Amino acid sequence: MASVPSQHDATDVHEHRHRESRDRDRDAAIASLRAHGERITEARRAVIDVLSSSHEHLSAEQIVAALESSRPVVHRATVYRTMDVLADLGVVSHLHLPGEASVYHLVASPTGHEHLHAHCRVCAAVTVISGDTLDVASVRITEETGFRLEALQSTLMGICADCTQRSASS
Amino acid sequence: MASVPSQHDATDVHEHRHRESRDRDRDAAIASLRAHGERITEARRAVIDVLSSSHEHLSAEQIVAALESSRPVVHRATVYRTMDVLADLGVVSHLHLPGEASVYHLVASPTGHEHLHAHCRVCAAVTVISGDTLDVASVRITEETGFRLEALQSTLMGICADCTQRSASS
DNA sequence: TTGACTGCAAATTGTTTGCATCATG
DNA sequence: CATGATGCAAACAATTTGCAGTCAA
Repeated sequence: MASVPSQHDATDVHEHRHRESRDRDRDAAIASLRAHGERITEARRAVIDVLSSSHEHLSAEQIVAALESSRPVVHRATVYRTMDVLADLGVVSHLHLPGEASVYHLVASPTGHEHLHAHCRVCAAVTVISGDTLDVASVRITEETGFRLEALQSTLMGICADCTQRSASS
Repeated sequence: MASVPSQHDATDVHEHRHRESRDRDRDAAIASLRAHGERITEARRAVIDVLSSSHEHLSAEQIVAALESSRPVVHRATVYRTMDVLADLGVVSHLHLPGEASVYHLVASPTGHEHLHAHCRVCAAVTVISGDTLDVASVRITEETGFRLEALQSTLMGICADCTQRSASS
């Protein structure tokens, strides 16, 4: 069961967000579903609750696990289907990590802090990066090729700070 | 059998490279293996031949297929293991495409043309991008987080020129 | 010679799908 | 009440692994 380590091996303590922002994100997600004529079901509400309660990037498996304890149990397949819908609406971003399971998280609300992701190929940790880091590159890419970059959905590859240091000092 | 469409749905015609550059890349790859104390085997030679004969991004399956016709047949597992070794040496880049199988290609020789990859989430085509596009962002990322970006191994996500136009005109 | 590499088949893992049932709108 | 969502189990696809035999160094 692969964990999804965060940049500094954060404990769960940091993962719980303030009720205000959590509720705002949750409501926004549900509003988005409704706006697109999608049904609001128990399962979807539950999944969104899990996502909005965490700053971290969760795999389908982790979401299922989180739902197992409290809720009436949501099935794996339903989680995948729900993530698909939410991803299409642009409510969540869907990161595909090499070797690992995909991870998802709510795209921060407009007023929130969007961020990009970098994946360490040594320890698999995800480093969070400023949301505007690729803005310049994005413009250039569009000019040169017409490709419309979606930086929030992209995962940069490389070696994280910890692993760089570790290999340098050995 | 998933094809790996290229930016402009290129025919195979463009895929065959001039013997000179092909041989140079092939030799460089083998030299790199040797330099790291790895063994030069029939199978590895064959895999490298396939890679160096193509400009395109090949999946393990496609490599196996290419080897089936001519060579003494290289097994899937061997291809995967070989790609792993080559990736570790930095000889090939390993692109992980959401939904699709991973694709590999030789990293262009220092004198050659390195390039980055952008993956269209609509049609799955890979758009090739100038190798230095992320240079500025790379520096900034390292300064801010210590993460060492490997742009050649990264896949940018978004919507390609064709699909952008297509959706705009409908 | 000998340990690394290979082929094979079987196991894993992540994700999807067909279908009967249920609940939202 | 009609349609779309869910649960379940089974299918799938990509990749990995254990092991015995083979070959490069």
